[in-house]
Formats: sequence, C-alpha cells, structure tokens
Amino acid sequence: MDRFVSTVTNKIDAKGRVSIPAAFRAILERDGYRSGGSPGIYCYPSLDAPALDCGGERLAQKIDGLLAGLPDYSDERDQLSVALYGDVQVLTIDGDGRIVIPEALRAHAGLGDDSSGQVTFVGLGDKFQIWAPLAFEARRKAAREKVQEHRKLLGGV
Amino acid sequence: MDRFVSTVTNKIDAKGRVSIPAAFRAILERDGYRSGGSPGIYCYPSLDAPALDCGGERLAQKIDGLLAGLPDYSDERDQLSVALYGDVQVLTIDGDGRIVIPEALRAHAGLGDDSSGQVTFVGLGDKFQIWAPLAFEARRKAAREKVQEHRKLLGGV
DNA sequence: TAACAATCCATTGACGCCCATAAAACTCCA
DNA sequence: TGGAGTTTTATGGGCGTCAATGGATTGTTA
Repeated sequence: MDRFVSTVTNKIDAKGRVSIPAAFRAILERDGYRSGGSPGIYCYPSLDAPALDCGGERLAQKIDGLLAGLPDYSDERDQLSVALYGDVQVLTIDGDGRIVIPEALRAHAGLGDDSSGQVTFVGLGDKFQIWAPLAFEARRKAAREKVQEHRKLLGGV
Repeated sequence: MDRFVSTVTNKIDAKGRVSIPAAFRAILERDGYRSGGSPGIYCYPSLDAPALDCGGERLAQKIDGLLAGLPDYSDERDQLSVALYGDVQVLTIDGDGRIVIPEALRAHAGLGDDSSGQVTFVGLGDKFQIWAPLAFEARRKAAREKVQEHRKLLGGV
C-alpha cells in the first residue's frame, strides 16, 4: 500500500494556490477522493495540532468507519458527524496539481501568519498534514528531543 | 458513495430565498428527490436539535427503513412516524438552485431570529442540516469537545 | 385587483482552466 | 564520468465560466 512520506515546503502564490508535492500527487491519483468528475483531497483541521489533515478516499472511508457503529439518527451520531464531516473540505486539484486552501482551514493551521508565504507538507503514512513552516519546525524539534530521551532509556538504537 | 461534507453559510434574501451550496446541489442532482417534474430536497425538523435535516432520495428511504423495522400498530411506530413524516416538506429547487424555507420549518430552527439574514448548511455524510449561524457555532464547539473526549475510543483519526 | 409565488434576467466576484517560464531531475550517449 | 538534451515540477499570470445574490417581470389565486 502506498504511503505518504517525507517533508516538502512549497510556496503559496498571490491567488492562494499551492502545488501539492509530486510524490503525494502520484499517490492521490490512485487513491484520490473524487466527487463528480475532478479529483480532490479530503481535508480537515487536525484535532490535536495546528495543522490540516489530508488524504484521499482511504482517509474518508476511515472516518466513515468511525461513525458506522453508531445508530442512525441518534443525537450522538449527529454530534460526532458535525465534528468529523462538518469541518471537512474537499479541495479540488487543478490541472497543474495545485489546491486552494479556504480561509476556514487556513485560520486553523495559521497558514500565512508568518510572512514566508509557504506551507509545509508532511507525510504520515496514510494521510499527510499541512503546516505553517515555523510551527512545524518547532514541532519537529520537540519530537527529536523526545526521541533522544527515549534513546537513552532504550540504550542506544 | 457521495457524502455531504463541509460547512457553508449563505444569505437569505428579502423574499426568503437561499442558495443551496453548489457542492450539495451536485450530490442532490444524482441522488435527488423528485416529485413530479422538478427536483427537490427532503426536509424536516431535526428531532434533537434546532435545525433542519435535509437530503435526497437516499435519506427518504433510510427513514422508511427505520420505520419498517418497528412492529405495525405499535405506539412507538405511530409516534415516530408522526414525528418523522408529519413535518416533512419537499422543498423545490428553483432554476437558480435556491429554495424557500416555509415558516413552520424556519421557526423550528430559529432561522432569521438573529439579524444576520444568513443560514448555515452543514454536511453530515448522508444528509445535511440547516442552522442559524450562531446556534451552529455553539453546536460545533460542543461537537469538537465531544470528539476530544471520545478520541481514545475512536482511535487516532 | 392586491398579495403572493414562481421564473427570468443581470451583476459581480471567485474559481477553474489554460498557457508560459524557469529551475530541477533525469536520461542517455560519447 | 561528464555534459547535452529532454522531461517533470514548481510557480506566475490571463481569461472565461459559474455560483451567489439582487432585482424585475409574469403568472396565480383569493
């Protein structure tokens, strides 16, 4: 099964467009979410980070699966659906492999807050995330330190 | 299968007309409910929220199925069918993709109570809801908190 | 004929689609 | 191995189309 891996930083142009890294695009071409004709990516605010979670049909089905267990038309189901479906946006990929990130999503991830005009794509296996570059650097650094600690405990890997 | 996803807020004009978000319209076109010639949407007051539940043929059939499961002539069936069928309206979609929401439905969801003159469409998978914008903001916040709680049960999304 | 509803038309701003350019990666052969 | 040529990516910009909205016009019913 194809996995999203590696980290790439691309530029947002004046119209708010960003190129999706070619490697990710290739995966989405096979697994891509599509409503109607054109291919798109399934994208929503990450629940525990200032970032966007993105993926294709596989990710969408995973979310469907979470709700499948709940009874139809229960209040609980509706409520979870709001959080899981309501914040989702299907971003269409244009002919050149670019997307436009809507304001609601941009706000959550703080994209465009720094003046870099860039965003960072981070592969995470069966989904990938979109970060503001600086925020991701901080996160990555924190992650490295944590790994260092664990290594000592583990006795050198 | 097509899902209703994402959240869109549109304006109600002086005559009470609202545009249905194009993405939802596209799904309804394929799954559309239609009585007679023109396409419409299946719509009724949500049982447990100040909102309207809407969808196409698929939603209508799901409700039929829900009732079919209950024993004939039971109290429960009678009550539920009154609650579900009694207030159903088939709203016709005009040539420009707009609907007019009747007073009875508008009252239930408190549409037009605030002065915004706007309503919010919320995708919930196989149906969507129509909310007063302010009421929905509160609901969304509650929903996100609920998901956080259930996080561990749901497994990392 | 007044009130209301259903169509039709017009505007504007956003978005999708196409083309152009430049840099990078890759191929292939001397 | 090195360098010329080709292909792929990333990015910028122009333009047509469509969605959302407002207003006008016609039709319908009490």
